Amino acid sequence: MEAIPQSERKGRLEALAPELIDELSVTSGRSRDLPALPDADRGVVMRFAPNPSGPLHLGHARAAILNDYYVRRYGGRYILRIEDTDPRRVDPEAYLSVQEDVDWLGLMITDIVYQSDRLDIYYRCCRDLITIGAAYVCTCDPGRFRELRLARKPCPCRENPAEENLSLWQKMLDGEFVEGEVTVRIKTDISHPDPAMRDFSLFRIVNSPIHPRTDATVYPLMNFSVTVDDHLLGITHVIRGKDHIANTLRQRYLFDYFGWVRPHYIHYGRMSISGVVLSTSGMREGIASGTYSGWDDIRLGTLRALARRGIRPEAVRNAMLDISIGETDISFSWENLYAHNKAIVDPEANRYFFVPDPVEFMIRDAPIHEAKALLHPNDPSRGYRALTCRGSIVIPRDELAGNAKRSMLRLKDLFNVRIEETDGHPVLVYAGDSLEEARKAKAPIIQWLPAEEKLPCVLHGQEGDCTGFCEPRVAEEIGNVVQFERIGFARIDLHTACGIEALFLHR
RNA sequence: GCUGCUAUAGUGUAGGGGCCAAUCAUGUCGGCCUUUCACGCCGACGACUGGGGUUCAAAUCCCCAUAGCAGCACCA
Repeated sequence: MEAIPQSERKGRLEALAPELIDELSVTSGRSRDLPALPDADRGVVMRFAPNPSGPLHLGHARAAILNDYYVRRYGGRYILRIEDTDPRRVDPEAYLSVQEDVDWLGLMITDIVYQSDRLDIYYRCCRDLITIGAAYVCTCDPGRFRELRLARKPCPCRENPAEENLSLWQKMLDGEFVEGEVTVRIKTDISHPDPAMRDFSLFRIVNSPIHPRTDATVYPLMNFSVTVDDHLLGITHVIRGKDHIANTLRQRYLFDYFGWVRPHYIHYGRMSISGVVLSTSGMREGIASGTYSGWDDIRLGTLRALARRGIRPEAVRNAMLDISIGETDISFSWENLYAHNKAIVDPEANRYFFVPDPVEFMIRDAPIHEAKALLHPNDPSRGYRALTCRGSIVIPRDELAGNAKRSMLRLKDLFNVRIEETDGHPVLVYAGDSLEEARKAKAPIIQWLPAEEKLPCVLHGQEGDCTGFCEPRVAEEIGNVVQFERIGFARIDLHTACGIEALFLHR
């Protein structure tokens, strides 16, 4: 199947099984293939490797979904690797929240690995490296080393014999050094044009805080643990952001020293995301100070915040696949995400009236009338909401405020009202049931609620809140996404003594 | 500053010498449908960063410029 180009598949399928064509377009949602991966035809082993410092956000989702896509496409294993080798950047609660977010995204994870379980493996590999003279224990002051590196000069420790390095390394493991005193460095090329490549660190000591999963004090730096694990876990392809390009180059030294075969690497470009807070530390501070209500505050870019607003994981997936793995820097488009989400949510969401900034009117000469508004216009079988008008209604204030020209309104699924003026105040007068007349008069068709049949409702948006009333039956939709007619989609979050709390999703 | 990566419509993307006066999606605008400014349908709008070069032929290859981004941690 994979050997057949996407462009030819539909044609071939048409010849073989025409009845499946419809299914093809329904299930795919999007049709374009991502670029093929080299050496992938016999399956792949890939990984998603977050640092457990907080819940996952949109930035993580890209890496997670891109890798997931290829594992599904080629078959193989998908390893969730928890990179918790920096005690300072480990939030104990994040082990759980990362798992929850991975589940929400629906990743096809086959294995889970915690790097904090593998410290002994890293220690052994480091010992090997020191033994062959590829790494040394450096006792220089970090500032001093930086100067030397910039001057392309080796530090004195570089010349120490392997035996001495091995005993220093053992002393590190025995706890005879404290944080900052020593580091293990790899021997690269001390005059490499990129200073970032010159004898970078492999291990360091961290005395505090205590790691939630281990009592170790010697920790590998990312480039070391990543290299060892990528090899030992048999990773075939690595897809990650281009902020890792330098790391890929650094890891190459390690692969070469160990004599290991490198995986294939793809570095996608930077993705800027506007409108939400993304940095884990920024979010944590905001939550601590009370600026944000929690990790799922609607102003944050965490997956749980998106979920709370009513974004579906499939929409996130489709948006990320649209973006693909290009090396160009891009800006994430909420519009495109919303379009994907709307495609999923629109057929499902029941319709309701929400009247923001309401004003109450007694309609003169109004007959008592029950409106039957469909729960979904494209699916009458779901039934309708019955709203009885006994004369008093609420409508949005700006339906009367702005356009003085309007002389008639159509209350949706009810009847027409004429706008008259008495003593400078608008008055609504019953003007018949004819939809035709309303159309002829170009009367806007607006949402409304019976004055005695309404629930207080706050619609929380990212830019601020909007208060008003909604239909009582919205209380049955807790947790669901509904469409407030003429306003947009919203997820019904809570029903409290004060009324409904709804979260605006998108138009 | 040094090292490296990238550059197609508002946004995302396809195209990797002739099939490109450039694909698809989204968006915007107009129309149709419709008792929502939703959905659906039809149509329109809108881009190859600039300059050199190679070539019969360049969005596509090369060089320079410009711009953006990344890395230069005992973080990941």
